[in-house]
Amino acid sequence: MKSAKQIILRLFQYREFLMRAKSIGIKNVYSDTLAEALGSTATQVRKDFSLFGITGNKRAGYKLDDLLSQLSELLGKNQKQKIIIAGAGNLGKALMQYDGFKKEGIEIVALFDNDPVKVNIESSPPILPIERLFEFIGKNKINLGVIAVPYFAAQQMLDLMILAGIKGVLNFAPISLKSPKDFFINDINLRLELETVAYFIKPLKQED
Amino acid sequence: MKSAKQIILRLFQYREFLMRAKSIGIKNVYSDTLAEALGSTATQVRKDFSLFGITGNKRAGYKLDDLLSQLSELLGKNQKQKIIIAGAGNLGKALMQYDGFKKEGIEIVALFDNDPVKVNIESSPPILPIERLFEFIGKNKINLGVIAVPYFAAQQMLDLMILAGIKGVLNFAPISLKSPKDFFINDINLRLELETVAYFIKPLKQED
DNA sequence: ACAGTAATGTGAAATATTTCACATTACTGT
DNA sequence: ACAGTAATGTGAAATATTTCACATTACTGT
Repeated sequence: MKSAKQIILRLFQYREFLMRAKSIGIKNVYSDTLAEALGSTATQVRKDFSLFGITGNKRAGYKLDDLLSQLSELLGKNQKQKIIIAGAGNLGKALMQYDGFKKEGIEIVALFDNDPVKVNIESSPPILPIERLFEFIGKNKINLGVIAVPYFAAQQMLDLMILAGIKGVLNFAPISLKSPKDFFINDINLRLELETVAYFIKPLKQED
Repeated sequence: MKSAKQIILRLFQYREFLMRAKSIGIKNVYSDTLAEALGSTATQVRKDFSLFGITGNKRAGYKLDDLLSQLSELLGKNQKQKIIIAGAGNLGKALMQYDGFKKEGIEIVALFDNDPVKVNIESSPPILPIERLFEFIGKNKINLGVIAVPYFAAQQMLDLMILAGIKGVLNFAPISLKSPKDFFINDINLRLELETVAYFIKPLKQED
């Protein structure tokens, strides 16, 4: 088993939905509920759970709280994750202000940029010069980073992060970065994602 | 065959790499070259090509220009794609200013927001009030949209877009949107992507 | 001119993922 | 109390994807 990325992603989606459901007072869910919420199937949901030993109630579905705690057990307790962002351009700043992170245990503790006019020690989180990145990572024991720098600077940035002790990154630079095998990279290429949509909406020739 | 999203995505990645390679004067590539560039395997690359009838040269690999034109034939000619963005928050603005789009045939022709202070008819692209979205889509024959509004407004926005004639969206709202079967949605959930990284970098228990 | 070889192209095998089919079980209603 | 049923849980089958293995071929070098 490769503990495939896809399943893990779905588990996170389940958890996300459940947290939202909980916040509006729902106490019980069925595999059906989850399937519909994510556009999947009930069997898929149960299979996913089965693979990770998550169990429910034979007739009554799943108790929301139980399910949530089983998922969180697996996915990691929602402990505060400190992350840094390399690159304080538009994307970096968008992430910096993205509400979604704040409430879910992801804390952006600093941004880094080599443009002096972007540096701002007072802001929250602070935007620091690149020179301080190495030291900052070590001192604050950060192990998760985001690469939001231009593509030509991305590999160099990654190398620096790895050297400093980062264990995994979310990479927005549109190139495939080289890294040690045990290092985890999640690539997101926004343009590609858009192009993919564009491809699928045009009248297809060889579809069946 | 489902013309799987994954393969298409890889084809776009090949094309992206090739364009970059071309810009630095490279004339020939091998399946190996592409494989290494994307962190894949040469067999995978050739298989992908084989599935779509893309051919190269038995001993000399692929002529970059030929390959590019074969890919573009398939993926759509790089024709100008006009898109609109719903939501002019940080994410919307980051996309608006994202260089990557401009040069590759993706043109953001307008943003829409219901916050009057964000509206700015003078900017380029303009930020218009939501009320004008329906009319704008029809008049300009837009068929591709981006949803960058808060999650609670996303479904409503999608419904409006569909009604107006949009054929596919890139959705950043962290919920699964309901749509007709022939409508294409590409979901991106930034927080989930980050959480996935966080999951994979922690010491795994049941990995082999 | 031709032998050697380094590449492609692709069926077949292997592997991974999803879906089916159904046994099991706990709740609900009477 | 118990029959009916609506849910879960999971092997097995089906399907999709990736990798293997190798025949084919065009270039390169002499």
